[in-house]
Amino acid sequence: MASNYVPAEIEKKWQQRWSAEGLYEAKDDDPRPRRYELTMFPYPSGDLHIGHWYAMAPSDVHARFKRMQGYNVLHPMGFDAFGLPAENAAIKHGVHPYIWTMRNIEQMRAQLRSMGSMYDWSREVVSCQPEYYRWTQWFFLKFYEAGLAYRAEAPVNWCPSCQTVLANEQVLANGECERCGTPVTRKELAQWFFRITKYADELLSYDGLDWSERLMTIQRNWIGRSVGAEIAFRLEREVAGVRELRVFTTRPDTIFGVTFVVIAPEHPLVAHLTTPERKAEVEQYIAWTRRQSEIERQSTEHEKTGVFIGSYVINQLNGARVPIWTSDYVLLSYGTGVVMGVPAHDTRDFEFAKRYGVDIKVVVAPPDWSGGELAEAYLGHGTMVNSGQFNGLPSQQGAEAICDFMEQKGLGKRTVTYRIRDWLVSRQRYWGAPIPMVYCDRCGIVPVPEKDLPVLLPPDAEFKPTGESPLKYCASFVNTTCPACGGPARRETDTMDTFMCSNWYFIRYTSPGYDKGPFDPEKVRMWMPVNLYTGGIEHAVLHLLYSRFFVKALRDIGLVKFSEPFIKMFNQGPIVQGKHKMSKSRGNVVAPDQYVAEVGADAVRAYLMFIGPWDQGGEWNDSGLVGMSRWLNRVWNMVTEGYQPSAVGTEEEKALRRMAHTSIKRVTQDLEAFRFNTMLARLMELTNYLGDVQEAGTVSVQAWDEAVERLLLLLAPSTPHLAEELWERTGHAFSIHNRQWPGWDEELTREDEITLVVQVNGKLRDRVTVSASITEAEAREVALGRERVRAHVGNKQVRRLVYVPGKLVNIVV
RNA sequence: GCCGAAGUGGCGGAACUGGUAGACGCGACAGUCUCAAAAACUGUUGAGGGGCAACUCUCGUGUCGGUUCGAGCCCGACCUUCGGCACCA
Repeated sequence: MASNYVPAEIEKKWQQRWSAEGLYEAKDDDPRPRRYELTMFPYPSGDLHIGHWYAMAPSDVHARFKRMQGYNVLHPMGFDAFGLPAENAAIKHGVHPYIWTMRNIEQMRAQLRSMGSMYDWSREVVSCQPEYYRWTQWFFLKFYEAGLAYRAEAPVNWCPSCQTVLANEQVLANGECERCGTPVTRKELAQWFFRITKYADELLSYDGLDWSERLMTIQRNWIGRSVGAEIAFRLEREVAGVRELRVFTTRPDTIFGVTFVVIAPEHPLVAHLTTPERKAEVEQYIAWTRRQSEIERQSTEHEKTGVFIGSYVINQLNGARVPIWTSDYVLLSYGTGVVMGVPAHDTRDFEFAKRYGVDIKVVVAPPDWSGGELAEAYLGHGTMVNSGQFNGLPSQQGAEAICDFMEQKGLGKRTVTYRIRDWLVSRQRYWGAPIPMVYCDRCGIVPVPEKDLPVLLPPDAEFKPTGESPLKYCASFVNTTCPACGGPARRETDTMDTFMCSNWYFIRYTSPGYDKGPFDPEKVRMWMPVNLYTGGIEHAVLHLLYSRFFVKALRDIGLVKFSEPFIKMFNQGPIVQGKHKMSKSRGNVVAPDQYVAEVGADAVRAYLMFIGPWDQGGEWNDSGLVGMSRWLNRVWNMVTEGYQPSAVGTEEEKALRRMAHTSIKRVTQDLEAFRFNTMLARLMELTNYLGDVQEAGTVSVQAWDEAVERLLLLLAPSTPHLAEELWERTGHAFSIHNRQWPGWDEELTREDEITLVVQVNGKLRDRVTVSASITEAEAREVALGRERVRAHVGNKQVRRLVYVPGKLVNIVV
């Protein structure tokens, strides 16, 4: 007697059984080939929403599929547990961030289990726990030793709302804070940086990686490599011990067109180079640029302004005396902070020169140029003119010649500049890993000895944001002794950017309990690098770039042997609700719980995959969920109902086998390529087909059972509970998830008959069912003989006949 | 401004390397069951036209043009949407 499909019952039952049997625990000594499939760990905001499921369900399906294919799959989960929301919630509700975070983790763990994912919970990692952040701090010390961490006073991004500094990567293109949308301001602060720029070049190489072009482009743009030359302009007189101004240019071929030089207003040499009679005006200008917001200043519509500062430099290639100006269109942070002005061949310089009446000297002839004035800057290449000995050269060749010449004479050199800046890791907030450094009046900056790690967060700190770290006001934390001299000293009170925590969690999963180091080197050799990493593309220049840098740094320090953390990266699209990506802070989250209660986790998992291609994301809309539920019910009823053959036919059995084998093939290929939507469509088709066969009773019991078995195996990754339950009910032993993924026989997928399409002048006129082995001559004959074809051909002459084997005949008249 | 991705029924989306456009699902309509409704099941469903009918014709993948026996797919121009970078020298 068939019973009803009650997801709530079977899902709970199997989740408990899987957990009790440790079914999904990846054993280090398992002889099967190892495979590491990872999903970005979530921030424990409190509630798992549909967006989380969208990221996690398909990756779980893929991991399950690989597991059935015979891999020893490591598929872990953890929590990215440091960060601002915990602290903000703590301030709001008067609860300690640790309590708040751990409570959320408990809740989310239960919700994650309700999804029926194959996470290996024995390896869970929680980044805010001392046994974890101890090693985050340890890495900081290693970076410091290796010269990759340094403290510097620099103008930094400041979010007035979050009351902390931000990395460049955390400031949106419009100048707003990535977290809260508040316009970011500038602040001059002494902060800790990681030398990511040292790896700029290596980070541009993706050899051996299977990453999307889109993702690589985002990272390449961010790194922003420019090839050019650094050129020295001699100062007329030495100032502050400096004899020359160096500029960076990508167009050394235009050096003879320099009619002014521009220095960034914040440049330390401005004060020295300003002549007394220009002083008042220059200072007034600099004060004015300071008042400009970052957004105003960075805008391309921003008008070019500037002042002449009184001094001159000599262009050493032609001896020209060139005035020095200062203007806020030149950025101190890029290149050398000084730019050579070539108005004829640079849009910005042109605009500037027009406004201030500076000479415009053409040195690369535009096509059809008659020697007259330019209406706008000519940016292209051409023949060099007004360039002394280099006249007549094509400008690209001329650039090389000029570089050779400058290098010989010591006037400049070829060089490469990057847009990317060093990673600012200090944060003026409580809820993060304390930076393990001590300041001693006698010894200066002293690292905390490894044996004294972790530097624990004091539980009794007041975490109200004041613009400085709350730790600064916690006397018991700040006051310490100098590890070097034993005298009184103060601790660094800033904490680390949480992206430092997420730089290595994937390595920690390989040996989560290890306490002799951040990871067990042997286990890392076994599991790393990650074979498949999935997560949102919003981390392109954050987590994904930082982690690549981090791993390269570890390699150079000698801690790991690999250079890239993630071999294949797949970015799922965002799941949006009302135009915006679902997030708790935005308040537009949709909880899966109600849906799970109504139709079961299996239906929700499958529905999320069915919405569309995984990398496209989409608007959340539950209207189609019922269809998924209907389908699973049909599967349930069909399988539990039993099968009675009536008129068994060998043709029908053959057709059923063909359907099964083509389904296996397509489902397998779709899973390999993350095409979950079409995989499910195919499974539905197979179900529909089986339904018809069941009704007709045209195959033997064995053939039926075999087909059902295959359907269940194909369903196992997507709807693990339903597949497991039906597997048991059809008399199989626990567990379907330990069974081998079915293979297909290409021979059995072949059709005996095909539909031959007949076109006349490219228009579909008829379809004929013919033997798959039809010859061209036969196909022509069949096509020309069809009545409907003849009606369209009439008595026109057949000019040509195109035959595509197995597909169509096109008659051209 | 530069770079990249994408535009297909009422909706989400299929369509392998140029070869049957609209798979699969939602919704809608009709039917079965029911006192009725819900659920479930069955059928129809791109638009327009012709025919009593089996059927048949025309149009149709953002717009315009091109290549080809044949274009959703390739090429050119444009429109729209989304994303990245942007005074980066």
